Amino acid sequence: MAVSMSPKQKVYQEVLQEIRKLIDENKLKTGDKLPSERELSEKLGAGRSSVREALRAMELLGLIETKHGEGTFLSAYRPYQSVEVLASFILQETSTRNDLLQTKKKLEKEAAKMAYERLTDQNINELEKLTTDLSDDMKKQHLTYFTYLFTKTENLLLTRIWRLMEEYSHTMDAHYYDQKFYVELINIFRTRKYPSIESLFEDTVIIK
Amino acid sequence: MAVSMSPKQKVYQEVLQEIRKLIDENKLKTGDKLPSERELSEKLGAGRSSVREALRAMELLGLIETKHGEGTFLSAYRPYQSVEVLASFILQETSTRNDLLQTKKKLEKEAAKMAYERLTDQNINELEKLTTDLSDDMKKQHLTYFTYLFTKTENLLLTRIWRLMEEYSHTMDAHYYDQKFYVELINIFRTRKYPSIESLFEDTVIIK
DNA sequence: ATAAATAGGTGGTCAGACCACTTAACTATT
DNA sequence: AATAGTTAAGTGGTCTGACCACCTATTTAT
Repeated sequence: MAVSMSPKQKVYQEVLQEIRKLIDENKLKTGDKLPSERELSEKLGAGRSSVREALRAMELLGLIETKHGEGTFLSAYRPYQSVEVLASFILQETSTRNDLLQTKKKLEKEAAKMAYERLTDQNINELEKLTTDLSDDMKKQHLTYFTYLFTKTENLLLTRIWRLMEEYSHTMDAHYYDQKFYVELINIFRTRKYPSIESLFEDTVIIK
Repeated sequence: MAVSMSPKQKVYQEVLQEIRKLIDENKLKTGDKLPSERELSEKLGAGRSSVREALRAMELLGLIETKHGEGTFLSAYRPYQSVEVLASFILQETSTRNDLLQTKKKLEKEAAKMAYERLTDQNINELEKLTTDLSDDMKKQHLTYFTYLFTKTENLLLTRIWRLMEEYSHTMDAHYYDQKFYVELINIFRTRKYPSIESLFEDTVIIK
């Protein structure tokens, strides 16, 4: 056995490094096109399937974007995809009911506080309409209501994580608040009583 | 053209979902063995190369561990690989950065509030020791400090999600607070001034 | 009983073949 | 000449089959 064995990296990991080098040397920027899979395969002396394993991993990490028939492009780094995938596995692995519902509730609380600062009177009226629409069931109403608030947070990552939890919660049997809650929150928005948001959430129990 | 086209997901993404289902249904835990690539390929009706694309991506994300000649195993989530890869690729984008740091901060705030109710005097002393240990750099100190607090939340899901963001934030250049912050938070714990937690966090700026 | 050889299962990798999609060049029609 | 339609080439998407390398357990030979 050789004295110093390099840990024998897998081909797709080497490809990953080579692609990074390539980007560096050619000073490629967001939106630029990478060489085609076949070209990379030939230049790097690796099979196309190995190149694809590297590219798919990069894609999942949000580093590249692939367009069928066009090519592979460097993308602005947005960890949303990977965070989502990871979160989905973490959720499935750990989610005790309580953890999920408790965490989701906290995200909703923070979203309400963030939205608070950006809501106009007009916005509040729109939101109110959503609560009075009785054609939807509670589940859908909750979703609509908070989707609106999360939009106002202007934090896409926060929104996506919440949305993921919201979807997971649908597989359980509890995921919304008492009808009065939604009305009261609007009331707080109107009367500008910021500190009440915290207590409203903390005092509210999730409906089973 | 059909009226409503589903976005036609790629096979490897479907495989990803199916594997998650499989883990869920069979209640697989860390260390358990996944079906072999060939078996998955057959069961899911996908080519082995597509299955591998999914598995390689999962591997890079640290969700599974592969042992040549043995099989594929669920691993305790260790994002080493993905963080390393990302770090070497990432061009920082402000909007994304802000989303992440803002969200992470809110999770830390909620953790502090949850921990508050469970911290004993003994715990607070332990926590204080962590802040006075000057052998670590700020990054590590922040990690240690909040890891402790998140443990106290007894919400594994919340902890995992935070940890994920913490890891991701390391690929950026800002992730901790002013030294005074950590001391002040301990002070709040000692003097039992719960409401101050909210304001402490809201008034604190992330160090760049 | 021990050691060696073997067989089967598993991941690692490659080559080649199609398919689906996009774009641009070319051609036929007006 | 302008337009519409066709074609060809390039690209990603996917599958199949073939080996190789590695591990384990069984079998076999000593």
